Amino acid sequence: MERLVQELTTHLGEILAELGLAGLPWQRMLSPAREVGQGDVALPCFPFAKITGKAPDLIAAEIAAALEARKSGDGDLAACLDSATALGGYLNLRAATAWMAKSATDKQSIGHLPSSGTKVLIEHTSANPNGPFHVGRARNAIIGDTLVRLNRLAGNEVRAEYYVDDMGKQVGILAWAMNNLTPEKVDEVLQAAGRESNTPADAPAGALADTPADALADTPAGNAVESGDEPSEGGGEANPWVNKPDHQRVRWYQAANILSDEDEAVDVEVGEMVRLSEEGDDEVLERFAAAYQPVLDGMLETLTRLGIEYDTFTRESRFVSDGSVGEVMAKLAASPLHDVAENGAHYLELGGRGITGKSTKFFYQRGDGSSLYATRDVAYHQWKWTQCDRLVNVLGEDHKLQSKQVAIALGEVGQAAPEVVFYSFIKLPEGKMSTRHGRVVYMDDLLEEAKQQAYAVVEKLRRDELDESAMWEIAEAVGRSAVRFNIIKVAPEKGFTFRWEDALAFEAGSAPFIMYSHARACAIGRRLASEGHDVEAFVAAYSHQPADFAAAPSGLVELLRVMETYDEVLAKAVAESRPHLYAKHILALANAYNGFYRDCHVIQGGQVNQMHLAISEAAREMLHAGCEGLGIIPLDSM
RNA sequence: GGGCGUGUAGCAGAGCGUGGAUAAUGCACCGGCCUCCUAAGCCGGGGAUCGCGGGUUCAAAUCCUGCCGCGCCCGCCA
Repeated sequence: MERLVQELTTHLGEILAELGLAGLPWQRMLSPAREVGQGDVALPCFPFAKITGKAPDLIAAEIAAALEARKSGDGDLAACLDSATALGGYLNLRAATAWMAKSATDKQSIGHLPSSGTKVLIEHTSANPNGPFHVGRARNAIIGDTLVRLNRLAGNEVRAEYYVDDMGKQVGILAWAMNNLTPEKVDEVLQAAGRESNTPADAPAGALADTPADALADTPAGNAVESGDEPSEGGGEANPWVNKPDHQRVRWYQAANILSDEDEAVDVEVGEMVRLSEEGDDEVLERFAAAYQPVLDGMLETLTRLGIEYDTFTRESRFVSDGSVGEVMAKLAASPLHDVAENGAHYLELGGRGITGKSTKFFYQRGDGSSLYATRDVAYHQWKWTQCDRLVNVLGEDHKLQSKQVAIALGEVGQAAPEVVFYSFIKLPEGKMSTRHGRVVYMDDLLEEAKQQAYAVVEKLRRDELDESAMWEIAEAVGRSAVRFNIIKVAPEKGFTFRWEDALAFEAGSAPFIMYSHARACAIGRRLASEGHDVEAFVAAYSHQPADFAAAPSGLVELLRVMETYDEVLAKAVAESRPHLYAKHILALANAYNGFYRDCHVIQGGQVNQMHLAISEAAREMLHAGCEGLGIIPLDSM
């Protein structure tokens, strides 16, 4: 309701001054009205009581009366302000329905803000390429991708970036496994560790070379998974993803981890490779790349199914190779915080910079002169700043300290810190998800299960009207949309436990609810078209008549209210990187549309109500944009 | 030991930064609505000591303070 406040600013300022209340920060005191029956914006008048010596309710009444009086002499005010009333010490201001309707139907690009010219770089996901994408990692990707989408809606020039950790221990272990283990050995190790109950025999040596994972091709009814079950138990049962490289290679990774726990020699070998990679050894880095690239490709395939894509991939090793890590270390050595440990390792002493705990030292260079992950991160950030105006990272809560240290180090080399969105982990009832321990719910399984359950619903509802492929298409769209929405709707800092039941919720408060409202809006257009009407022409011909809104039903008023505040919510969600605010608002929009649909029929007795149609179409566009912003697929029919 | 986060109906969860009126919403529960643009919908109902104790204020879920529970972190790992 920022537009309303803007319209009222001058008037309210003058009226308050007349009452002896000049210069007070009343704009900041405005709040949304308690309930729709009372208005849209409220001004609590309690603080004024002390100053004027009058009762709050009396002051509110005086302001209300003054505003009402001004309406007769000011057409603009009369147009936007439906009423100003006093109640219980509050001044309640209600926007005029016709005024909101005009704004809703006049807009050029509904759901999008004008281009800002701001370049935003959002780094998200950046998961180690050591195994299939699981639900725990998904929160990062879904938050990140939603921010990317919202920034685009908000008119920013966005770049989505995936930082590929191509030189650490994780990928080192994978590479070691690929070079030293046979398929038989992997089976043997995993079985011995009780990780797999029987021999999967799913990955013959040849298959590893370069499997064109086509396992994701649409799988019709056949492999339905029973609801309530946990389809992924880490192996054993017939695994539908046997041909997907990330699912194949994670077994090598897991086996190597078990071996390295048992045998120190393995650890030493891996350590040596990791050391060489950190020195920028091309041969080792190539070996690493050969090991992880198929895994990364498999992960990206899963992400694509979720509607998540990246503009650029940047490899960590790049910053070692191009010398920028060396430069960072040299600059940090000049920092007043710099010091050297006994064995020649370099660090910054951050005790005076708000870092507390067992250690306040931030090591950025080992005794042997090599760099650490965080050092490379500093170089990476330095480079990222050359690419954008605004820098956003999405990181797990376990990176908080690290991120703070990097921010301080960046300051020492004269760079600004990035904005970071931290999120809590998605846990399983039995504990934190871990690829290494095979304690995970794979996204591939979740998406498949979501599709199956969505199919069951569509099949029940519409088997008479739709053919198989249409129903499967809807099921796929509903499945991925629901999975995304159920994760994004929760504030990032809240930790939550993964439950199949919640992840697959399809009712009100979920993505299908939003999709359904959109589909209903589309159905109206289809109906009109089938009766020979030209919807666009109708909308274009619509002419706004304030009098038409004199007796607007609540469903219409409520829809217009939600539409009125869309832009401010989008702007806020983007400015503060809080995507769940937007998700909640789109939910409210869908809900409001359903109320409008109930109260305002577009087709009445064979006649088209142009006003209703114009508003319905505007809402449809906004719902469409909302889906776009949330990565929900806006089906025309479901 | 220290730091950060979190605790809101049976469950999930918004609101907390910028203190305001009867604490959203969904699931589950109870009751109603398909001769009318898609009932994955709509309408109505019951259910909350906002973790616990102090404090500030005309006013506290919101701010301060002390406890308690849960999570994450405090590597010359990534």
